[in-house]
Amino acid sequence: MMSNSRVFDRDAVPDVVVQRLPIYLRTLAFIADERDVISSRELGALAGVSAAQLRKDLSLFGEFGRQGLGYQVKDLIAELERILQVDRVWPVILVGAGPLGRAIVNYRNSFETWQFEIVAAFDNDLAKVGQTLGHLSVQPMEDLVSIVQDGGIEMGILAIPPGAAQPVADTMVDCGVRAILNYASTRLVVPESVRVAYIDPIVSLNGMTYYL
Amino acid sequence: MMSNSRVFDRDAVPDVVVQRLPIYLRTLAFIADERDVISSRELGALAGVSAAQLRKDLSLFGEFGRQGLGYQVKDLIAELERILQVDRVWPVILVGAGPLGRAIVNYRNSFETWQFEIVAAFDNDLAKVGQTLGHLSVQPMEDLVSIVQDGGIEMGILAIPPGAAQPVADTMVDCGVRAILNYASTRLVVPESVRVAYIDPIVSLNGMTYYL
DNA sequence: TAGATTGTTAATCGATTAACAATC
DNA sequence: TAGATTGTTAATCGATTAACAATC
Repeated sequence: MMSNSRVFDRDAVPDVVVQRLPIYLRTLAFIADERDVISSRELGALAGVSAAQLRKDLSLFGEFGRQGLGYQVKDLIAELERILQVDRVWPVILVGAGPLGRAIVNYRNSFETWQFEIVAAFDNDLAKVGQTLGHLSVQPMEDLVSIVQDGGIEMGILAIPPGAAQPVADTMVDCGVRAILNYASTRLVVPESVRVAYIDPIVSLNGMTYYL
Repeated sequence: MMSNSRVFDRDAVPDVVVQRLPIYLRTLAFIADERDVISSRELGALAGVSAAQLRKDLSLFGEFGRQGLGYQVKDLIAELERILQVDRVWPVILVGAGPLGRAIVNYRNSFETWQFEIVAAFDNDLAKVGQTLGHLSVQPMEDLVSIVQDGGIEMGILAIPPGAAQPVADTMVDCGVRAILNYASTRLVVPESVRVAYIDPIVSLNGMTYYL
């Protein structure tokens, strides 16, 4: 039987499930060279969830496996890419051309493999404007609005000091950005329609020292 | 009345609560210069949780507020630091001296402000060994075991390519590391007693494209 | 066929919220 | 005192797990 994807209501899917799908996708990609087929038990173990949870999560979107056999790795990857909408390329802007911004742009191959393309980098430090950041030339903040609007860009990455994050986020939201990956240590206040993901190594480390 | 901290069973606290405490701490630190006192409603709004949830979370550890008034910001910071065990300095090793490792070490001031001190950096690329990485000199992987053991180091950061992450993690766990912050895109298989936190920008971005 | 594994249901488990007495 | 806000309880809500019929 073919994989049978179901019409589903995007808003009806719990966020906790949506946040697990990228982990499944990452795990599948990592083993795609070695395995054609994988069971929910095996994939769950690699991804850190129970077999039941993996099957339940997937069942919200359709029927992608075969009884007695498991899941075709390549097919499941394609289904997850479609569900997560990474079957197209997303242009992304980067704000902040410090060492972190440099590391992010350097991660370029990885981003592009995963359908994200950093199309412009900005910094408010005029000394950095014009400098090379990987394949990009750092642009002044004033150019941000027109580039985002003209390019219809919906995603942005913030790699700037905490004090500057909120006003820059406001500007981005005003000109159409709807998803922000925030490396700054501040929580952002944004409209409900805008998604924010936080990357903060101190928060991650603090969450582990509790258990030591 | 003074803040009244309760004896609590570390293992009885849900992990989801533990992972929110660092966010409260970050938020409090951000406003500590401006505010002496804050209510659960205000702090919750800044941290992205409901007032009820904030109070419930804190109530697992003691009574830190005053009816009618709210929480003393400085006192609550001190309590959270104690609960999270960041009232001492944690030595941390870093594996991977590429651009990402460089950005992490450059983040040094931030780490040290938050009680984490990167004490050694390693790389398996002999061309990088001996090079300067911020205040550190890159060391060969062979030195890792003795440095971790002699220093009694319990925390490590992985900033290496995915293929190399698992064996390096195994080595670290073998010589006593009990908390790993993993920037590589692979899920690590470790004993139950070892904590792993993942930082993966692609996973974070994928979790947002779903909603666009 | 026999063995294996899915998709799904129902039961369990756990987390969040609403409400309010206590009290600053 | 009157107003405000905590800490906590009980109710609600939601997520996870166990189990199994379906079926490859």
